[in-house]
Amino acid sequence: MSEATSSMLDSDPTPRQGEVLDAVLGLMVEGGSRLTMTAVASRASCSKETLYKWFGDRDGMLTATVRWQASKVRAGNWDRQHLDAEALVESLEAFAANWLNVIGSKTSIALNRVAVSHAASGKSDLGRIVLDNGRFAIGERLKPLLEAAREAGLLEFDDTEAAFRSFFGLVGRDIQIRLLLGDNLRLSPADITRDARAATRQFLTLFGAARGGPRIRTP
Amino acid sequence: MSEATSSMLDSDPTPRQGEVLDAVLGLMVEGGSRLTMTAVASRASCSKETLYKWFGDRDGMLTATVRWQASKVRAGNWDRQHLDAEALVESLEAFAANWLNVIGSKTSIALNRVAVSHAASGKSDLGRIVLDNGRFAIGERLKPLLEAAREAGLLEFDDTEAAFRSFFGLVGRDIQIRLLLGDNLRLSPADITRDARAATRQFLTLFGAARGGPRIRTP
DNA sequence: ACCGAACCGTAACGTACGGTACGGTGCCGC
DNA sequence: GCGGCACCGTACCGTACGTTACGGTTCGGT
Repeated sequence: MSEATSSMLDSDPTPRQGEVLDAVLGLMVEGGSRLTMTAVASRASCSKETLYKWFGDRDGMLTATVRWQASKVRAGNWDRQHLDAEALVESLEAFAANWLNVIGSKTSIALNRVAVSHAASGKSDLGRIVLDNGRFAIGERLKPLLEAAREAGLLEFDDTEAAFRSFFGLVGRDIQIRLLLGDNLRLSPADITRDARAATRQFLTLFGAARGGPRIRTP
Repeated sequence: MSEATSSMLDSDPTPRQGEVLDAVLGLMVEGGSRLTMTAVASRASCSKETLYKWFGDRDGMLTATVRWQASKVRAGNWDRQHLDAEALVESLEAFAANWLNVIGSKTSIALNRVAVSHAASGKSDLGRIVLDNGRFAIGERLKPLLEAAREAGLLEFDDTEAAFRSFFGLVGRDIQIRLLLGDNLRLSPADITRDARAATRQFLTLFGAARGGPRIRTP
């Protein structure tokens, strides 16, 4: 039993393996109860033996699937040059809209549900990965923008993390938990655009620098 | 199938049934994989036959458990008389702190995880109940306060629901999803008090009436 | 004292599913 | 051609768990 086979414990999946993982994602999206090894093998037209050879066990397959999906959604960063007020608004709205699109997608909902279930069963492996590639990844990408905006005198805050978390809350609100719990919440592109704008405006009201910015009330 | 037995499909549970449901809650809180009918019967010192007689099947038992927990956390309302700026701040902070205490509790985390898993498996029964008794219940209790404050000239907004969702986002931010995904997030009482104050201050900055209204509290 | 209802404890059943074994097939290097 | 390899399809195994069945005990009503 040579362990040095292509068990892809950390290497990137081959195209064929990607097909299999896409099958897993497909099964996740359509009703979670059918996520069995037999169903995956059938959907992907591969044998269960191959699944176990590649991924070790069921948890390994789920982990690989989460990583696989994460590797596909690396969103673009913000434009680093010429950060004026208008560019800041634009970037924040883009971040917000992107995030709303992500958490509203069927794939994200299914993946988060699987990860939450997994976290309930002791080892929080999937939950960690999902957090790292969702909540924390967007945080690390957004914080440089916030700090650059502070440097440019457009924003005012002490704690970057706290500022980001407020933005996160203003954008997401109750959407993610409602979707995870099965609430029939429809997010049209128009809704997303409007909500992203509203959240950005509110964020700037809270953290925009005083000079010429949004209304600030200080006695 | 005689439905007229004491199957408690809608009536309140007897004390003994409450004990059983508390056992279910206990098992939910400590590691989700042990939530089997045998484990429940053992923990509650009752027979499985009784479980099926009372609750029908496993889903019925889970549903009864969610309702049982919900019936225990009906929080108090706000003081309806003398709504001035100070009372508004106090009520908002109380709502925020209460909500943070709820979503940070082991019971809520376990219950939400079970409900999310359940929502993934097609029928969203538990998810609906959890939403109705969590997110929507607090909304219905908070909205009258918001509208009374608007009547009193303390707040300004057009859409009560939108205002509430912003408050909800400012309070909860990323906390609930991180906890559900197994992130080791510690919420001390001091944290909760501070966060509730900060969220309230931010909310008043966004929705406070302009004319010398609610105060921005500085640390 | 007796009956029946409710309940406990436990054994038993059926099935679903994770994991394994094995025969068959196409493909590559030699 | 041919041996080896990777893989497919499928049958198979063991176990966990939901569900049912049954004997034994307690208890309230008559």
